[in-house]
Amino acid sequence: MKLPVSTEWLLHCATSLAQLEPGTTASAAQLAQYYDLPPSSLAKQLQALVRGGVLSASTGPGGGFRLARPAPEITLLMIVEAVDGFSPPYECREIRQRGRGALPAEECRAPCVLARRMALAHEAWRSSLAETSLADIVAELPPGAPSRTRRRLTGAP
Amino acid sequence: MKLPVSTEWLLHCATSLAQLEPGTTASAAQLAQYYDLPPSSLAKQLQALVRGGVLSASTGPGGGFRLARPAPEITLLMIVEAVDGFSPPYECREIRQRGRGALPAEECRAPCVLARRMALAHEAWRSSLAETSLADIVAELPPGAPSRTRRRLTGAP
DNA sequence: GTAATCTTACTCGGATAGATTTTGTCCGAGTGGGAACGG
DNA sequence: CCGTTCCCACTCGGACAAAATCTATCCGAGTAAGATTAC
Repeated sequence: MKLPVSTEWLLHCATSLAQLEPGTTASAAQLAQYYDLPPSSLAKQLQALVRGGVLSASTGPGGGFRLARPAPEITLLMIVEAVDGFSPPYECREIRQRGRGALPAEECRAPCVLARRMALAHEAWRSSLAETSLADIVAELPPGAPSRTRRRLTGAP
Repeated sequence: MKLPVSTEWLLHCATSLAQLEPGTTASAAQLAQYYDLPPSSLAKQLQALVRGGVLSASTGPGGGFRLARPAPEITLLMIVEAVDGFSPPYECREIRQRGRGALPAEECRAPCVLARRMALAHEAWRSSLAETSLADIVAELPPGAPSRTRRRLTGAP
């Protein structure tokens, strides 16, 4: 069980975008330079966030990415799931119904107990991530950090 | 983030082993037949549980696998981590210290806030899995299931 | 009949190929801004 | 001076290779049980 490396990229990128003035954008190239990441690869991953409804993109000069919703409405869970997909890590393939030990259909009405426990753990994980929004993250930054982020992102001196 | 398919195999295998009479064993071949799994592959995965201290193995005729500890002391977390490894899914590579937006070392005394939140979520997941032991799982089975499991595992008619 | 020995079949364990998913790169379609031009 | 038109550079978006991980398979080392043989 391993999250893509790009998860870290996108969590930080989203945090940076949350510090922009409303209406402004940052391009994939700017973000890549800001974090010293492979630009092409980052651009590809940012699309996942657009598909997931976390970011919105605009093309053309002056275009780029911005948050698709207000920062308080974007949770870490939304970002992580947009990157990694929405399928739970444990998938029950009902091996209890196969092979020599196959259980009768009658005992398989209820879902597999093991699958249920794994699902519970996954829900605990999701709940924990859903508790924090991008606004919470930005609020924990030192004062003055957002303006510095904006300055360095846009490439101003 | 995806757990290996073998996770399901081994959770079920451990559950079956927990239903054996103390002192008896089941071989990899028997377990593979019981669940209709590729025998060679299952044998390889069972080794991970031995290395993780969940199972102990004995060779020779009549040998096989058994629980390395009493069932109440074996949690689902121990099994899952033995299969999947102990490294957390999110790994912070400190990209906040790289590129144009690199933060001064002074602001990096405290661990990255995002990494901290991800670690918290992982801990919630682990705690959830640590709450359930193999004994709990076996206790939820219908009465008579353990003896049936033993019968079918050993190949008795 | 008993004990020691030997053979034999069965077990796990690690090393070795194949398949699938993830990562990284590239080029094309579309767009908004800016310059040029005419009124 | 102002409005319109045109061009161009910049943006994202999806299609294409390389790497890493997981799955599946195989064969060898070791062991415990059982049969055999000598006493």
